[in-house]
Amino acid sequence: MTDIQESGSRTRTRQAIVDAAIEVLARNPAAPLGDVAAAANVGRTTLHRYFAERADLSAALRAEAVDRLRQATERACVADGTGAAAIRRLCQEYFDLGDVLSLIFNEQLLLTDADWQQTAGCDAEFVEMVERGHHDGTVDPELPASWIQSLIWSQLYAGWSYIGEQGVSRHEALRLILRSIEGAVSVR
Amino acid sequence: MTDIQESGSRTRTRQAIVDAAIEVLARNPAAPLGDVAAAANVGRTTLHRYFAERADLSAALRAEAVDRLRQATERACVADGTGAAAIRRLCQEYFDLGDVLSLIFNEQLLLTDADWQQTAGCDAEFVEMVERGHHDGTVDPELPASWIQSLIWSQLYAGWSYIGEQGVSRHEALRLILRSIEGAVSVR
DNA sequence: CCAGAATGGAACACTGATGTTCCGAAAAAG
DNA sequence: CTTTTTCGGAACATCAGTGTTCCATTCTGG
Repeated sequence: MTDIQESGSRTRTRQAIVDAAIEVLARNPAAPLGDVAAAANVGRTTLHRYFAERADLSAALRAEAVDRLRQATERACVADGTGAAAIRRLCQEYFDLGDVLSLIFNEQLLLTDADWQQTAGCDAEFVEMVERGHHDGTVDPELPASWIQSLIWSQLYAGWSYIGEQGVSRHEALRLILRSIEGAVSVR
Repeated sequence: MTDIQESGSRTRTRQAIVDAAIEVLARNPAAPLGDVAAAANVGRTTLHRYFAERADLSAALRAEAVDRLRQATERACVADGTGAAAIRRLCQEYFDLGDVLSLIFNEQLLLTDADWQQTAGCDAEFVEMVERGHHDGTVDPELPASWIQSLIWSQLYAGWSYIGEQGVSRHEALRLILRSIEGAVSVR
């Protein structure tokens, strides 16, 4: 928005707070702001200096999440290759979002339709990607795009939870996710 | 535990509170107890008379969830038929748990290992069911039982969310869930 | 109908999170 | 080194949820 004038110091502090917030609030959405400040190695006063109310921090988090989501979607090049291949790439990119994933999924920051459109990951591109898959025979036509969307999010979330519970490697979790999603969406 | 002596009236009131709590807390785990009391058509004082602290209500909820989970698992007869067929039946039964599903999944009441063993849905029977599927060729041997467990929970949760978001029927959501899970676990 | 059980509302104290103010210390900029 | 910016701690008021007590009312079984 307004990048007009912000000292390097302030920019770094602000980012440190946002990063810490993502980490802390992903694990406990109801965590006190004091915990966030502590995680950012910043006084609670300072946090309030940047984000007067909790809602302001949430807004910043939402913006950050939308931005990272948009970048990940771009990297996936959802317009290329078969539908199934594109879905696979998208999952790989989204997987790397890590904590941001939990934040979005937990709907702590429920993204509005307007937010989603900014990512271009849903509305236009996503639907187009799935329908391409429907036509090229790599995606089960019985499964609507919106359901596949839900599917991907829940599986990614399950994967990260699985890492925490079972102590498996990120790589192994991603392997399971991709294999499961591929099987779920492929034509039988 | 101690069913010893509880007037019919008290039993009904207690159950009404538990039912209301499941409904309210499934949607908002941090909901005030006043909301729960209101949903149960009961004074906040009365609620505290049955469950002195919030933790006491949570404990009752956990017990209720474990019980319903156990019943659903029993109905699924996970020991019968092929592995894939058993998984399908289990999903159908779990799907009907509705709000209880959200409660468990949101880990508001994180079930301990001891709780899980009571349901017999995880440890023994569940693993046995999956491994049977591994051997009879109906379940992908690449997917460990614990992952399939995660898969099922996340998909069921996604299904209920989907109903709320997209306004589809329960029946349609269950269809999508079953189709997706079947594809995800089946051998390629 | 009557006594005991069950309930609901009001009032209260307590707690933890929030948001604000103020001031001195530390850091960065010049 | 001096000025300006940035920061952190302490103190404070506020607020919402919690848990408790007390009492009047309603319900229920006998």
